[in-house]
Amino acid sequence: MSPAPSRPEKLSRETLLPLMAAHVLEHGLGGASLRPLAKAAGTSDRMLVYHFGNKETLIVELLDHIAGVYSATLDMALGDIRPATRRECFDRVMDQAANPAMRPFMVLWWDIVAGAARNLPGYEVAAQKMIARQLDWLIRQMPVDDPDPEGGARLLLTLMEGSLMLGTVGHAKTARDGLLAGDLSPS
Amino acid sequence: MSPAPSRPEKLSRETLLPLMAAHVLEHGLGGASLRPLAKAAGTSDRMLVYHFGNKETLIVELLDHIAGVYSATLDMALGDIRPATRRECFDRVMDQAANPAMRPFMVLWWDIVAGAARNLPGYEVAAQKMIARQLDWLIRQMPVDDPDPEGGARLLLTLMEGSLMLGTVGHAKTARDGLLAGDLSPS
DNA sequence: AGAGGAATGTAGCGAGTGCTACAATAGAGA
DNA sequence: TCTCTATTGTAGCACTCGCTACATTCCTCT
Repeated sequence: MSPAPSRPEKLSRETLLPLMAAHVLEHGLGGASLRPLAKAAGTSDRMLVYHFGNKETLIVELLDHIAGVYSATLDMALGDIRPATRRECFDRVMDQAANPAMRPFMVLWWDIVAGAARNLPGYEVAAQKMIARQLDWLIRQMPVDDPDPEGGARLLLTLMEGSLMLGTVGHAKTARDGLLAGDLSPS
Repeated sequence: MSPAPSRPEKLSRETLLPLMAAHVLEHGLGGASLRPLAKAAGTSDRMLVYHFGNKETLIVELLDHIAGVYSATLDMALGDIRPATRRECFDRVMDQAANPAMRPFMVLWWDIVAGAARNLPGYEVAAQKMIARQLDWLIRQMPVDDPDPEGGARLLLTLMEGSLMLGTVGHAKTARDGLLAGDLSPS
């Protein structure tokens, strides 16, 4: 357990990024301007520009850092109970996604997707990392006897992301009903 | 064909909304501030506030209007060729979604989803309308002999949205491969 | 024609934006 | 001890933000 430093000895990118990441996870990327970020990190906008050069590269490094935090959070949530069927796997993983610890990432995630769609620098790279990590994690969650765990995980990932999106726009039931109308079994 | 008025007789919400919608479809909702919106609509920020009261209700009405435009665009793209299988239906609809005419909606869509995730006023309502309309449209695209067109359409919608999201973050191949690993046939 | 309300223009306020110039401090190497 | 560089503070610039006060024009109804 690292001793949370109320006054860190030295301020650098490495010490600033976690604090700013926490702020962004709570308040989103849209309104992330230098002065609030600096306040959250215990510095001044002046110093953020000093350490990162400008806001754009700050955001790029921050997104990369957040992708790393996301990976670590996923690893922490890793359970080793292998489900018997793909559907059971889907249900379990969706339960995990509904975990309150994942909520800030969920909300931030759509910010990142929107930024990637607009080709904002750093957004697509961060999104790719987060998806890749999620896919790795999902493969390890697949049923042991699945003949095609990689393909199955890709299928479940697609369904999960679609379901999560429909959920955030108030169409969770649509996704749930859809899942009942299909067969997730291999090939 | 309505004669595109270079100088509309009267400026009201109804005449302003399409012009602002066009601006938002091109430049996104994030940077949509009063002065650029007013310029796009041929007015002043002063008049936008006069007509809509404040920015928040302007955005709410604008999102509602855009949901309507989206419906009309979907109707225009409606083809009557019924596919034979769900998979064929999926492929055709994904081709439709790749239509350049849909591109601005796609990019804007993630803005709306992100706003809905943050509970910004008007965003979730607009997203719900757009999804509902898309579902209606999809049901009419299902194979004629499908035993459960509503359920199947919900399944395809979930898969589509997941695939589209993975596509916008550079994981289109992941979604494609996933689709090959599953059976979309009924029940 | 005159009155009165709707519509619009001009100017600006206070706050926030990214960023910078300049100076002060601190700490390490000579 | 004395530089010299890395770090930090203060102040501010030029800009945009949503919004408003005030004045003016336009149109309609009597």
